[in-house]
Amino acid sequence: MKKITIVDVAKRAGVSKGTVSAVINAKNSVKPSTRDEILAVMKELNFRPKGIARKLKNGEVDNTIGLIIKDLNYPFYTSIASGVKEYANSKGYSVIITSSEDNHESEIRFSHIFSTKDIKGTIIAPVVEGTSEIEHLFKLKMVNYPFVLLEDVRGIQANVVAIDNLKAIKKAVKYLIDGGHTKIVHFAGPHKSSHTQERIQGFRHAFSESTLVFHKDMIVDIGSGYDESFTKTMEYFKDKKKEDYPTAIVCFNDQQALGVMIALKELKIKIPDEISVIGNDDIFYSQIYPVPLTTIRAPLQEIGRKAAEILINNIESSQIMPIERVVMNTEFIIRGSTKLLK
Amino acid sequence: MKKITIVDVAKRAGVSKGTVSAVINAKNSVKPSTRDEILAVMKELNFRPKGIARKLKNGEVDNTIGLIIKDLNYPFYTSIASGVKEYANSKGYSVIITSSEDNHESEIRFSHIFSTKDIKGTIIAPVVEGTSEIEHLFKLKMVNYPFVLLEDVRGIQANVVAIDNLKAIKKAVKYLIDGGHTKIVHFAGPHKSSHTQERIQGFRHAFSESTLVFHKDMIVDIGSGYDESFTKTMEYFKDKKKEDYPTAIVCFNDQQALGVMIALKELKIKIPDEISVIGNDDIFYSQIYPVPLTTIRAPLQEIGRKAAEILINNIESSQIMPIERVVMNTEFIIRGSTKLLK
DNA sequence: TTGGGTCATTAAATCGGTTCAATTAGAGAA
DNA sequence: TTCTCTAATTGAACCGATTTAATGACCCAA
Repeated sequence: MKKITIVDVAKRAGVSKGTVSAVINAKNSVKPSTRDEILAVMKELNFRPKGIARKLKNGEVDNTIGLIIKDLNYPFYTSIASGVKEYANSKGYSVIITSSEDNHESEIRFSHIFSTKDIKGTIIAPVVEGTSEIEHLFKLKMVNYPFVLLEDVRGIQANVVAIDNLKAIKKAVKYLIDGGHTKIVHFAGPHKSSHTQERIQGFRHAFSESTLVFHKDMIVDIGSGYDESFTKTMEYFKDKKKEDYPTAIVCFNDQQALGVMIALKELKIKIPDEISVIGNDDIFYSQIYPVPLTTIRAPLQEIGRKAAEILINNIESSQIMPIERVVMNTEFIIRGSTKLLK
Repeated sequence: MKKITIVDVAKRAGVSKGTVSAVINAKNSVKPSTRDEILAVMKELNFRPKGIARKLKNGEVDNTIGLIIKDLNYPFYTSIASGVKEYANSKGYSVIITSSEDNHESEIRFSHIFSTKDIKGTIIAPVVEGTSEIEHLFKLKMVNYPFVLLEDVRGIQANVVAIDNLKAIKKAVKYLIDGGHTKIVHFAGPHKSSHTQERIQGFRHAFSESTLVFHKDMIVDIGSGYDESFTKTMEYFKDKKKEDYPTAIVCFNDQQALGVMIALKELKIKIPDEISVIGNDDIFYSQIYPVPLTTIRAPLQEIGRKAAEILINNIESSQIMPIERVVMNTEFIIRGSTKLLK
């Protein structure tokens, strides 16, 4: 079953390629009767003109950029996406999005698909698993394909717009320590995220700069999904005596924090009186929980805008531009889910 | 500033196109020294090979489908997207997504971009504004481009996977009426959404099938955004006497319902004791509100899967397939935000 | 010196459309 | 009947890469 081309249609309809092309493009230079005839043949053969071939000749430009995020259902990424769209649209670019679902293979596949579809450049939230393979990024670099990363990737020099996770968490933990908390734990996110590692680091740093002593039990493996967080939190408290409870939990992100808070409610542990909870990301929905979440806000829209700006500058420059690395600062937002002890 | 092509690189490097092509594709048939020379020229000229030209020849197939949704930040659409991805991936297809932001122009632009980028077919949540223009859909039909709509669009015969909104709302309202509620209002969504119209219809139908009498004041224009809903709800209750309060509010969707509930809390109106609230869509985050929301659940993932199934069947068929129209039923989920009066 | 083999490079064909100058058909005018 | 003009159609060139058979250069063995 070979591919039907415009030649097949032309032959069958007894006309030339040019005439068929005119019909496809709704030119009014075609006599109605032949037009109908050709349309009929197109239907009969189920002819689908190949878009990429159409574009090659007329050079028509559509200015589309790509965005590869990790999770379509997490507001963190969709907020960034909004920022990307905003800037891109203002410059006359369209944005298409895809989610790698935190899967490295998908990221590779998409980076290839995008670079091969006349999508002018791509913003990538990279899946970094240990020393994960970055060949695909090198390939992009080789062909001067413009891209911007949303996290640092070890081993490659590339444009990055990142969040200063370390500093952010450090500040939050410091706030707790200065406020008299001593039993603080960090509910860590998924292993492979570089965010997870950076946040753990930040947590440790805060301790090393205080009089308190860090212990590895303070890092609890919880993950980032809501259900997952709920379950793991229930487990965590299950056979713990009340006097061993932490007085504060620093969460990996807001979604996790939500799961944690629901679990604490189930366990009849009062927030913030018995335990303080700090989130991360400041997603919209954390406002609606009855105890407003103290959290760390990253300027997500701004990150998206900045990434888009760098990308489009690269796309539009005729020379190769110097690599940019932008680190965004976060804002610590104190709301009702934390309480200081002194 | 004309476009740099492989010919420019070849000329500059003093080799043939073929050799440059070999370098681009990392073939090991090139002598390291010429390879380096060519790479240097590529950098110097900032040469970016045109993806679509690469594909034309080697016919490499990547099986990508598109999805055009209306709002990237509303879980309703991202849940559908998950379903689409799930089915598509199982069949070896990748999915790329874009959001029209409920803007008709964007929808047109994207449907064109997709059909022109070797994206095999597209699922569209159509923006329908009154008798909005549907030329772009006719164009797609003309070139036999496979697509599936997520709402009915008047004036065109096309594959549709839709929700039976009318029936859904009717059922919910009937539940309230049978339960003794008489002062029921509907907080309607954005005008241009066909969902809005269908839900209003469903509301009216429920009344016409009861002994109660419908009055147009029962339809309140609120919109669907969270902030918007909050504000409009506050306004709605502002100069209303307590005895004029409705006893039940049927909301357009969960996001609106969330805004409404927060407003009611602000107004110190108890849910469900003073007013019952019903949502729509059953988005994840409505679970975390302390009063669990009674809502209508649409099988969103299932909708996505089904749409993807129809689309891919069309893509893979060598003949034109008969048009399918699937209407999904909803499930009425009774939780804590409603209370019957008898 | 010749022949065989390997490695590197080239030139031409190709992918599937679009474009446009040239041609043809047919109608109406002179 | 011939000429003009317009409308419809054709065919060849083109877009920017990839592919592959053919060629060239070089080395080594016979």
